[in-house]
Amino acid sequence: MERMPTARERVRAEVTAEITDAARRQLAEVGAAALSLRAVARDVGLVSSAVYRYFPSRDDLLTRLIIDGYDALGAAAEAADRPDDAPRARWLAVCRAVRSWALGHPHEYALLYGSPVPGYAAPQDTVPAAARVGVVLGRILGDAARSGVLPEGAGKQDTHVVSRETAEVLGGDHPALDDAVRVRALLAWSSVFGTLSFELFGHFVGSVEDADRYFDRAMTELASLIGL
Amino acid sequence: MERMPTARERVRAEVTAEITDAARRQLAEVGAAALSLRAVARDVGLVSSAVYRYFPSRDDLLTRLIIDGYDALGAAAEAADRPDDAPRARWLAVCRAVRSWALGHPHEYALLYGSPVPGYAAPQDTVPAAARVGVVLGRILGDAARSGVLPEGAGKQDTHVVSRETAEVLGGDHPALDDAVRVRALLAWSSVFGTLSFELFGHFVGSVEDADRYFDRAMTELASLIGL
DNA sequence: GGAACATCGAGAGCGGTGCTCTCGTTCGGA
DNA sequence: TCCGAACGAGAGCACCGCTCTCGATGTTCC
Repeated sequence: MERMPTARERVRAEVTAEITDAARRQLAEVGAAALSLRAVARDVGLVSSAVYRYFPSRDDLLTRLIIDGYDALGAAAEAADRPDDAPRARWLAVCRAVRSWALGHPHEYALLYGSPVPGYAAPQDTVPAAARVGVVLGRILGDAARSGVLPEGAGKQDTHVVSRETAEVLGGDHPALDDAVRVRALLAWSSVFGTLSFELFGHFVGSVEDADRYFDRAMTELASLIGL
Repeated sequence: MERMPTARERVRAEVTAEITDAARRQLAEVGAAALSLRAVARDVGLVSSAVYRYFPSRDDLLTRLIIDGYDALGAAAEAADRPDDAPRARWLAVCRAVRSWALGHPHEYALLYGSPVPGYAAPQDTVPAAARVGVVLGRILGDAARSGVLPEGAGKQDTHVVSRETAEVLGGDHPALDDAVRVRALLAWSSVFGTLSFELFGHFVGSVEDADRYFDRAMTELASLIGL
């Protein structure tokens, strides 16, 4: 039973999209901290109180932008992955795509990976979108293991620190994928964003001369670290 | 010619300290985004406009807190370094100290290493304070090189991407310290904070079971990466 | 010591913010 | 057709950063 959307529902969806579009525009211009719900309302020709019919608070609007940002970044990472290439080439390509997106959307990147704006606990609905980049990197690792590129694990089984679900994402079960490799993969994952955050937030100013080249070399080191 | 500070200068210094103390307290409680100059003023028993006699704007007050934060973190790192220990032990000890400070001052950490709050360009006066942690890590690397722990460089000299000044901080000139090592050191440096940011900002939720153990193992991997 | 000057705190005020409430209007299902 | 839900506008509240003016107080020079 496909119910036809009523005219009211349709226009509601349209207005919601207009609001998020305007918010995204303002986010790109002035950043999340200075994003004003009233300015967004003015932008779409509404009075501020009317926006509350669509988003219960400014933070909910921001949450919407966070999810959209994770999705856009995840899509960029997925599009950059060439499953037929060698693992190391795939890794580097995905890292470059992530960086390219981050450089093109600095304020959005800061919203995703900078200080959390709402009172710490990240809303639960952001989780699936946030995981997409990690899934891409995990798939590369898993493919590398199954194609025999990864060296066999040392056998020395440490107590595990990586959760079962995340282990599943990081290539699943394979002799070459023990907990030590997973720790290195998690480390590499966070290091990609650590590198990007340092670059975007200015911590490399005065240290790194050629940001493009540095990034490539750093990501190559990370690839070696996880065995790609 | 030591000029005695006048009574006015003395009380001015006191009031300034009271303001920064109150601001630090509020920062620890509600975070930088919600830090209100008016609330700080109320806290010290002043009217809001009076605070502007001491700080020209809210951002300048925040800049003061940023510098203090970098200094506190740097001091913690310096205090944790035991120059007589083995390089790997020193590295791990400093990393742990940095993490310990970060966990104890999450909002301050977010202010330092999260999204930059003022319009992107970090004030120049924060640079020396911000460098202190890097200096400690660089000293460990340099000591390791001079004591012969580091493997000799491969000789293959890539074009350099690390600035001259930073190379100086990262142990200075030594055969074991080529540009490749410096890139790895920079990578390790940013990875420490990438790891911490992921932990503090919640990106590891659901992935890492035992945060303490994960951190130690990740930092050990980084030590291996740079040859310690 | 007293006058000229700089510094300071208080208060009022401006434009902005997030958010709430009320009040007509309009649309949709019964 | 009618009744209720959804909607936009408007007024208003408490708060924010910041500016200005105005007395009071400390400092310095004659």
